[in-house]
Amino acid sequence: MPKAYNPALVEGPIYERWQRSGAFTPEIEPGKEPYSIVMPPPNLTGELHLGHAMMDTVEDVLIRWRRMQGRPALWLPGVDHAAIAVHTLIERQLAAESLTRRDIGREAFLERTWAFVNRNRERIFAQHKRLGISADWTRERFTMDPGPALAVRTIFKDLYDKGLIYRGNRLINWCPFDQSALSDLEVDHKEVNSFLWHVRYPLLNADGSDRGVGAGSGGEDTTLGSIPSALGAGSGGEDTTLGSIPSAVGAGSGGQDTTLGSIPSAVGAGSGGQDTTLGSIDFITIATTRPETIVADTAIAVHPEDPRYKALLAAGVRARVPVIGRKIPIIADEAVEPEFGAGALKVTPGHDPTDFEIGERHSLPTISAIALDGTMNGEAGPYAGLDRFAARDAIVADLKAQGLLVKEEPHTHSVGHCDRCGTIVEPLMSEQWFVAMTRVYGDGRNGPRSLAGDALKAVIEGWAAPDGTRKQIKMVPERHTRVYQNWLEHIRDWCISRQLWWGHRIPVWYCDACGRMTVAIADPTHCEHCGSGQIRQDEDTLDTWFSSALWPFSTLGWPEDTRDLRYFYPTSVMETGYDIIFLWVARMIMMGIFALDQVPFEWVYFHGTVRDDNGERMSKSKGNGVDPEALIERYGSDALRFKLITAGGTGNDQRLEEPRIEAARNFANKLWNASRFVLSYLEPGQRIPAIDPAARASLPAEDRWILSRLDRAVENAGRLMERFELGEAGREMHEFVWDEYCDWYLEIAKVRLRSGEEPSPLPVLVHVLDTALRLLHPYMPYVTEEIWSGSGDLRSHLEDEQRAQLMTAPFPRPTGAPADADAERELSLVLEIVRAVRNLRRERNIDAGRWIEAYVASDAPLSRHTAAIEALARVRPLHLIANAADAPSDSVASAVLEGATVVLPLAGLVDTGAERANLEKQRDEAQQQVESLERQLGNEAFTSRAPEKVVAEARERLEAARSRLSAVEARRAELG
RNA sequence: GGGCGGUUAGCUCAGUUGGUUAGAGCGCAGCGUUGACAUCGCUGAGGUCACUGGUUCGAGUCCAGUACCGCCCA
Repeated sequence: MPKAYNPALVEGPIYERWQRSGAFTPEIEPGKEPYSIVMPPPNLTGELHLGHAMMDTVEDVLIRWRRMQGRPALWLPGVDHAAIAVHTLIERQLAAESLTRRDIGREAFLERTWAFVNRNRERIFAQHKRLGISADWTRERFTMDPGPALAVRTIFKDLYDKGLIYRGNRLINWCPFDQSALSDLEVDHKEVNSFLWHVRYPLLNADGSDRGVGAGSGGEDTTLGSIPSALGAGSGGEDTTLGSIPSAVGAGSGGQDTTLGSIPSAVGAGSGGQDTTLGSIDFITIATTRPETIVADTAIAVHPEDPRYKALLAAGVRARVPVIGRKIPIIADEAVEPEFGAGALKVTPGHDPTDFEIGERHSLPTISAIALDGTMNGEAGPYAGLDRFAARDAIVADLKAQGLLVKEEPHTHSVGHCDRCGTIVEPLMSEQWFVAMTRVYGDGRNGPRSLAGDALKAVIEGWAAPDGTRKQIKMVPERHTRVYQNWLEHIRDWCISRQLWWGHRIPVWYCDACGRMTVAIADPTHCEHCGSGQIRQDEDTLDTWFSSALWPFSTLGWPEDTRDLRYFYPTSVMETGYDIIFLWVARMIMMGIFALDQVPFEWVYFHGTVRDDNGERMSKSKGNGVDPEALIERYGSDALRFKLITAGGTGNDQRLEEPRIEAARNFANKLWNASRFVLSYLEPGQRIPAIDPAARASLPAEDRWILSRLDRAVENAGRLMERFELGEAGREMHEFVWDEYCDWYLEIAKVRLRSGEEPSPLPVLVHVLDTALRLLHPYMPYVTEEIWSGSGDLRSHLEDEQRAQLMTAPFPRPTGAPADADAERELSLVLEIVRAVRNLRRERNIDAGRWIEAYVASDAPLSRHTAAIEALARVRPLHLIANAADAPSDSVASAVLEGATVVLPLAGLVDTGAERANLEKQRDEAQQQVESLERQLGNEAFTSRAPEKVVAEARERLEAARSRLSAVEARRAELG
């Protein structure tokens, strides 16, 4: 074996071997409980990133672990067709050739797309394979394959037939760049610095004429023209005069001229007589962040309890929309926040979701003034044809010119952006397809059903399957269940149609003869209503997430009743990032229950995000992404995997931290070298007998100690893994291998190996190494496999081990043996003694390499460990004595431990003063310890209320501390 | 506005049923290279576990509040 582990040399060949062995493909064994994970399908267009690396690692750890435990373990990989991403990519290619998709037509467009897809499908997984992932490539699926496509059509029709998919003209999120509708979840809300424009809407008399000064004649221009003078603002636009109006309105102190002066008294009155005071209000002021939508206003809303507007409401006056002149009502709605702006809200049902709801409540007309390409349409009157943002500027300018702009106030607010392309999303009315989330559609064993209600039930109380079993989906970390619940309780219908060509085409046909729809799984040839052959398929495709929602079962063959489906569904774990809990996880739960009446998985494990070293999310646009393949080249796959798993808490975000990947690489090398050492003692062909559990009691203490520690490590790691505490389990393994096996056991074993004494430690060395390799294999598959069945070939020395590779060798199981308390106590004293000597050498500046004489006084059985203590502490001769008083006290350095006193004679090297100070320090420590324990045990409340075990432990500790204290005092007394 | 987190060593983070003197990796200081490993060994320094109050025999851990930071949803 080479002196250092070189991942670059071994990873490729080992992966090849694994794959050739067929062990990635599970056998269906009806008697055994299967374990299955369906991989979140990577996006076709994407490159491998650290999120994938994290996903691959966690899932591979779980799968390898369960496979080694003997479960038929299926990890099913696949690729996502990423409709919008691929679609726009192809469109960009076309644009480079000065073409559009319309130029070449749907068929040619799809041909190009498929060519791209077929080129990319393999590339993406070639990258993932570098992480060593043991997925079943024979079952690889693509969301656009015939199987998953059939699943899409089948469930679409079923949902439609049950009334859960419907078509409607509703307000949706529109991306003007992608030219498609989006669901709510594909809209990113980002804070944007903009303005809040306060705009005056003239109020109207009952006859429709403006109430404002000069309003009588009716014409907009003259009315508007007269306002500035009425305000007294003169030429002023945005100046202080304007800025002061709102406060003037509330304050009631006199204004400059009669018109303005009369407003406060009216509005501020509130409780006053409505009609008479109303007589002098001429405007109502609203605040808006989107002036371009003014042209589509159909009402003004105020809060019903707002005293400022009660009079207005009672009078039933209407207002006139600036710049366009439409007459609109003033309505009362609870949704208005009186504190925001002046407390009046312009209502634009055609371009704002909240306003849309208000509009529905009040039966307001809905006006669409913005076209699909983001420009203003005919409804916008003079602004028609302008881009929506140009129209905003134009309208603001006109308002200003007309004196209707009260103020322009800097304002930060949340604006929806397309999560794919970043374009500002436009809410607008459009005819689209939706999935009804809360509609009740009959009932069954689990009560009245709805998609969202069932998905909630499965997580909160569990879902009863037809076979009578009840499964509750559990999320890790558990906090996500609350997030999930919160979302489902406020869910809205899901817009699933997209105006794209790439994707699953909506299986609906419209009849030109009778105008009705045919929804079918197989392409129909005629209308199911009138029989006409004049039918056209819907042009649109489905949201990519619609097919993703079926992934846990469409990949297993549904709607066919396949062996895979029967055996592997429900799957065991869904492992993914918490950022797609709604987008994907919730929808899989809905669709899984809908299609199969069973939950799609029992566990959901959410991994955290890998951030850069500054804690920022990595992204293409920020350019701070790190290529996992580069990291693998530098440190090896195992190192990256081990770091990703062990660096943080379960499901928490973590930073990249290269030094930590380096540390993980060093760990792989440590394991490699420990193995190299052990293997160097084995002759070719030598078989090492397994450790006979019955004979363990007769082994030397250090053997029993390391076996006891190993038992504990196996037990702890296993228990932690069962609870998805993969990081903690990995850290446990790391500690055992490095700190206990390498640092101590191996060093003690060396002494025995060199002396050739019997029994040889080799069986234990080999057994512990073998067990450690098995434990670590799911975390570090390459280096462990290479040691076990590759160039190290530990396997050939293991009695009864016929397996070809570690990958399919059994995972260690707890022996069930209780901790070997005697061996642990004995060894921990040996270790303490060695540490004490090393410590004293350092304190007294004695060369680490120099052999010195030592006395150890103890009544513990240490004689067996003389050679080990000598070698590890570099002391010789070592005098084991019963009584510390028999050790020299002049010119010595000593340490008093619990259970032993260590004395190093340092003839002439040390002054008594230093030793005195040293002992006094130790005495103070011991004194403190004793006092603290005495205090605790002196507390009657503690001894009577704490568990017996805790009290007993405290007593033992007190006794040990007392004896140490008296030993220190004795040493101190001898010094004088 | 609603919800969910975080605040522990110089840095990045662990610490799941409340129970020894709170840990790791990196960094820092010092010593060490004759056979597993310098991708290493040994020793050490370094923390009033954000703050306030409460529950408890006992709180980093449970509860309430405060401050600051972050994320998600609207």
